[in-house]
Amino acid sequence: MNDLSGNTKATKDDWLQAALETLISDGIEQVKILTLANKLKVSRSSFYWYFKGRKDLLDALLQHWLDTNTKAVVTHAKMPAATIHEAVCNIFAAFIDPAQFDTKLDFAIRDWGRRSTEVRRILDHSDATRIQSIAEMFARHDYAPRESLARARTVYYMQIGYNDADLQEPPEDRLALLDCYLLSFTGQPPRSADIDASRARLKALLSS
Amino acid sequence: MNDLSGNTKATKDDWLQAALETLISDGIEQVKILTLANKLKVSRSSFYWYFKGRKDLLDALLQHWLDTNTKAVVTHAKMPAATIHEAVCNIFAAFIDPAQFDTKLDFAIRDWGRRSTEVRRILDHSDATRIQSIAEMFARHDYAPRESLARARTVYYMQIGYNDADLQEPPEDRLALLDCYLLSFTGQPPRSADIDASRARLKALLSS
DNA sequence: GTGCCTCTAGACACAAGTGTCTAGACAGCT
DNA sequence: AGCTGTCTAGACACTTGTGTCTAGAGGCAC
Repeated sequence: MNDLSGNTKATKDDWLQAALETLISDGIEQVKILTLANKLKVSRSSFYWYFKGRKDLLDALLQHWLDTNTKAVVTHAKMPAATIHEAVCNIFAAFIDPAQFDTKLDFAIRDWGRRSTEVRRILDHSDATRIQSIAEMFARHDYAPRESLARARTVYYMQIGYNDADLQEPPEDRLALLDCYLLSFTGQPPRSADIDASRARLKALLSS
Repeated sequence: MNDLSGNTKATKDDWLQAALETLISDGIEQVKILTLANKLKVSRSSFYWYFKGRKDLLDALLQHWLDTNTKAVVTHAKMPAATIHEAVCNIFAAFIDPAQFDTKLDFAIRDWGRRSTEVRRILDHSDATRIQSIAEMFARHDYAPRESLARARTVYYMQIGYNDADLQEPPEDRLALLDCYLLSFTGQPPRSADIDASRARLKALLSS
């Protein structure tokens, strides 16, 4: 997995990965070169071979977040869907699939954004991008522009709120009210067969 | 306001207040004795007259949070109410009134809880206390035990989620859907006159 | 005014973190 | 075998933070 050719003990990716883990578990303040070096069992000064300094590393973390989480939401919003219910389930899937969207990373970035105006700016912009892509999804399913935006916000902020509560309920409980969610999010009652199919699909993602 | 008798330049309360402001704006990691001393224009060593050390201060902050935010929710849940709608509005009022409940402080503590298992324990316990007091409120209005708990969770987690989104919408927009909220939270349609009265009451709190 | 009690300032010791510089280890190429 | 480019280790200087100890300033009670 690691490129350990030559004298290399820790690759740039190792540093990034360690920083990411620390960011997620302990917050941005705890992402310290010294600590990462201890974790990787490498001299602290090796860090400066790959990065200009601490800020360089933090920028890379932010970029990684944009390349994964925000991209996941946008691409899922753009997926083709026969019905608006299927489309909304695509959004659910983006938030649920750990391979697509890292909930804890998203929260670590949100925490960071509360303390850094620079990050806050990027975060706000990213939120706007995510919401806009969801709004366009509604618009493609013949919702009026204003209603599309309102529904996009509802779907999106509900996901954020749910994530913060960190309920850790089992998949069955989480999906029990899926039909109600779909009705309230779309304004249209979903067909029974569609619900069952969506529930099965989302449950598979939750269990992975 | 300050007790500046004798040689005193900064009271214990000054230190606490400064720490609280820093906690809210910059997070717990940034609550540093040195920084606070600069802020209060007092020598750093004076701090140790009032507190045993940094941990002593942090404990005091946590205690202050318990004494305000958690207490606000619990006392509002216990307020007498003619209808369940009025009772739920009491909960809304607890979260809305800045004199009762400090939203940003609550989030600073939640952030802190993500990093400290000790704080997380207290936070979980506090969440449980708040939810239980709301559940008892529903029970007093003749809801069955299981339904009371479910509705309490819905009301409570919805407030948390809304706060995290930090929408900053004007009072009118926030209260526009009050009747819908009351219906979904209680399962019973509110009377039109009650809605108007509640909306006026909550709007006054939002504007203060 | 003398002494006491409360609070403050400054010096000291220490720990943890950043960034820089230099020497050198290691594999691959010729 | 020797050279070179890549990466690492360790020493140095600096900053920011914690905690302790001692001297002393300033009211207040007697």
